[in-house]
Amino acid sequence: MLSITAVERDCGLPKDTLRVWERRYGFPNPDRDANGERVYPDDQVRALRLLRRLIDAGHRPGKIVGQPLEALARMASDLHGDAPNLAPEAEILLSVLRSDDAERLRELLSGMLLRLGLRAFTAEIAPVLNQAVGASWSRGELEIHQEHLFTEQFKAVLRGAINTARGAGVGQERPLVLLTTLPQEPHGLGLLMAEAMFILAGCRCVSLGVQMPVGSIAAAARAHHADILALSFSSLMNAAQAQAGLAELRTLTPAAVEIWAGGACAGLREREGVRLIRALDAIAPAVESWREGAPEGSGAAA
Amino acid sequence: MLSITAVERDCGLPKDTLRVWERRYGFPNPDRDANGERVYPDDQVRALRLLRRLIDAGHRPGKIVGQPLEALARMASDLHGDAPNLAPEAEILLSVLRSDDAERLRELLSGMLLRLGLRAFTAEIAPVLNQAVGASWSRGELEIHQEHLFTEQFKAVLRGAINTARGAGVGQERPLVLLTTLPQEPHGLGLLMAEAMFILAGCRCVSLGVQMPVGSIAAAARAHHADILALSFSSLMNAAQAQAGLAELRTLTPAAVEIWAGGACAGLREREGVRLIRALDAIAPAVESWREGAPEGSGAAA
DNA sequence: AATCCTGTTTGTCCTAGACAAATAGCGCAA
DNA sequence: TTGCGCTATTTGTCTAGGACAAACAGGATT
Repeated sequence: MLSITAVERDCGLPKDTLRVWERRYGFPNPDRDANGERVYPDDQVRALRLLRRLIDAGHRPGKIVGQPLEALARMASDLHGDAPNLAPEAEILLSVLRSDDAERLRELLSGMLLRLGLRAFTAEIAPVLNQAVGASWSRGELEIHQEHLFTEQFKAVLRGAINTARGAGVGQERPLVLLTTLPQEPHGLGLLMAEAMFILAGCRCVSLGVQMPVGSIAAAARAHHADILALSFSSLMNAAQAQAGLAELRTLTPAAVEIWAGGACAGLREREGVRLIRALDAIAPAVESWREGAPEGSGAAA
Repeated sequence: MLSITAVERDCGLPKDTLRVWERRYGFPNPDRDANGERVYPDDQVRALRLLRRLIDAGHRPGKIVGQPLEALARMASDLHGDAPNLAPEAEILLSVLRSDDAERLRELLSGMLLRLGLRAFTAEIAPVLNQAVGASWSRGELEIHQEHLFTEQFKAVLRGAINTARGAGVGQERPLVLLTTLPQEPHGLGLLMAEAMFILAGCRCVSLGVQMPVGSIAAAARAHHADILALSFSSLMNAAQAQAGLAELRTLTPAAVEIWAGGACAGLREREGVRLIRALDAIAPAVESWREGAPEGSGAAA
């Protein structure tokens, strides 16, 4: 039983939207507390979470809001391709996660990194693992704390690898890449993966962490004489907000600074002045082509 | 010029609050676009940001909303104690930050770490640096992106040191410590510093990252057979919320699991079943005393 | 098959009123 | 003086329904 504020947090649907759906579609249909305020039962919250995912994936609210929970669940499982022929690595990972063994998780991840090398680990295995964990979580097979544990350990391992690479002198050349996310995006994992790929491509990277106000991103781009502004968008991010943020950022940033956007966010589209990088493996060639096209001696050259 | 949604994002003030302040205090006083919608000028946004900080620090809206920007700036600088007899390290740090030189910042921080060692760096210098950056930022001497850069680099350096220590086999013994923050606390720096201190005390640490729902924290404590639950509270966190969250956590967690709370949050108080760790240097002795008092062979012993 | 046009859908904004929880201020007792 | 209990005020968040622009779907036309 959750309040409207709690539902907004947990499902990512604004209060206004929750109210207008109730008015228009008759769903959700929350109870009221002694005070006349909305109180959402658990099963409606579950349905709302599914609705959020389905809409982000392209379904239209009018068609699906109000459908019974089972129908929604069926559509959601169709989304991920319901034949989860998981990579063997993902199978192992999930079983370790479910056993709550932090030690083995750490060994598993750093073992994969060592065996595969940073590029293959980041570009090939990491997305698979992430998606498997996300899918498993949304199916209710993982606890919240297990998902958090994965994220933390993964970040630690990747951060370690990046530090090592930098210590070895990798990542000194142009372009100078500034990495961050928009204020709506608290997820820092994609950012770290992108940083790894840019470092491997020899780029100087400056990460500003997550959730930077748009104005500050532009200010940072000027201050650092950045060549490229790399923005990361997770699958949980609303595509419309992402587009709006990118558009605003583009108007505030000098034209000489390229804006590259990437991540698992469905519905992210190419746009005037914003380059869309669809996969991590596309980073290296994109950097190459930047180097070919870039005028010498301008920008970040100190 | 920002929309009400953008101001909500950037200042952390809900739309409802922005509208009701306008109605009650006559501030903010946004322009309207062709469509009748609120458009907030830059200086009002700046004032709103200061207001947010001042209110979090205990000022009451009725007294300060509507005051001119200069008065607000003065109050904000009074907040942190305006006699900033900064440590020389902090002076250097601030000047590097203001020069937007990521490379030198990285060298500065890892140089300090190498020279001082992990314990002195974490417990003695880090809090000073943090406070200096926070104070300088609230005085408007630092840009948002400079503060973000500091946080990121600091995290990277500390994470690297923790990885190294773990690689050297430090931190294998009990107590098993689970580290996290409450949902209202997005700041992960204090958590990382605490992890460093626990590792130095030889504890096995499992970090779950920030913003864990209270119920999931309790579930994690059971799943991992944790001995100690360590919660971190930054100075930006509301003390009342912190107390409420700790109380709820205490009721949900087995009595055998100790709850330790720490951080820069003013107004955090000792409480039945919750141990308050006031400084990072208090962690090591606290762990010692736990070891003396703990019954052998129970809990996390696998 | 691509492009234009039109009607519908949809999210977000608006106003203004209400109320509970948090806080301040006061009076009184130890 | 300090501590405690009471009342008045302050403050954030909820409520309602109306409005409108941007996004979208689907048919008609090139």
